[in-house]
Amino acid sequence: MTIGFEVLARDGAARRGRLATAHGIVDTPVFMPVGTAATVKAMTAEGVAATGARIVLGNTYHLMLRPGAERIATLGGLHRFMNWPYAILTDSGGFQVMSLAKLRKIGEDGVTFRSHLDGSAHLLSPERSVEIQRLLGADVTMALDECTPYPSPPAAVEKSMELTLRWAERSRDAFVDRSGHGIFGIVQGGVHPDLRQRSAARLKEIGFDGYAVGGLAIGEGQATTFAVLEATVPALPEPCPRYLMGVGKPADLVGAVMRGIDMFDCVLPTRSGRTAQAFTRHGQLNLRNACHAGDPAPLDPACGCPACAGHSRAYLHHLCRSGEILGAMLLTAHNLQYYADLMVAMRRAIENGALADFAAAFAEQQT
RNA sequence: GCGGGUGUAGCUCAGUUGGUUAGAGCGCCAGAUUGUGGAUCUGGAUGUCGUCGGUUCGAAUCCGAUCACUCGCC
Repeated sequence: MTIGFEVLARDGAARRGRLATAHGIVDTPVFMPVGTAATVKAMTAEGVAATGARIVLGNTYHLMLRPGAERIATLGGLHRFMNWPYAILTDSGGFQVMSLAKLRKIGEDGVTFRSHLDGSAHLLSPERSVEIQRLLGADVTMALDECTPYPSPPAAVEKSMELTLRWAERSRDAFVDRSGHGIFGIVQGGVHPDLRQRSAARLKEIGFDGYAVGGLAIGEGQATTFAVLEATVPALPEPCPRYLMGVGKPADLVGAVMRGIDMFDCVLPTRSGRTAQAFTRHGQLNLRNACHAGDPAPLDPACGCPACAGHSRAYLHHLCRSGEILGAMLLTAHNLQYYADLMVAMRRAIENGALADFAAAFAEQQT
């Protein structure tokens, strides 16, 4: 047994589950804060844990370039390096090669690219990506994939999806089974149900500990995202965790959980915290807006985060306007708490068979 | 008191020999942001061109007076 997953309850297509890793239990559906460069930006590890998070993301691409996977391994692995005692999932680096690297060339062997930091040349192959993630000590390793841009011609989507499948098999072969550690494959195929289903079927043959859906929420629109999920999720192995990569806004999470997704990650709550955006039960707020300048009320009196405990919207507005670091810290803490609380509420709703009611109430509140 | 300089958007300023609805940067008012560059991008609003008068078909622009600020000199 590498990594454990147990479905505790169901409500429609939604599942309430439990992921068992070498660094503890993760209740699902779960939102994983993004800690790309061995830090959830603007947060201490203790602060992240205080939101209830028991798993965060790390990133192969960033950490291989700086400070280097071997260095982190020498220092005792990523958990010790960033003082995070709970689970870590590492992204394979495929997405960042597409989004960050200056020059890149995709070949059968892997991706050659130039670092966005210093222009140095690197090769990221499926085998090297898996090795880096082992050096980091990831509880969940992601197979190297190519995130197909949207929109792309169907023939290009298919070609890209097939390459990702060949890389998936090589990633699986390179992965060393260890107790409490697992590797997830990534479904590609753009917005085409037939390609998504072929991708899922092949990944299932290869056999992974979990299955991710990649290449969504990159411009196709929420209705299409949901339609692709409805065509894809049923093709994934029932007993395994399902991870929708890079998603999303609160409403995206609710809709995806209803369609059977167990795990999420997204930069939105953390990045938004650094750009004065706050997520609340009543929708998104821009704390830079002048309407908050004299408002003595907290973001949400019912929230237990550090920002809502004793700080007014007027103060947060001032911090954001002034570019003060504390503004980013407080809003990030709030947003992560909001996301964590949203997932807690959905887990409870699934246990009670009341997810549809929850979703309806959620949609009502957001407006 | 005498001499010089400057007055144009909230701020710093640009406005060619007088010529359509007077511009820029910043700021301001909003929006975007989905497997992280605290980044970036996209819209929008704002003027008694110090004031009064004159010349002219037409003045931010030329002339006069006046006010304010500023520099220098007694």
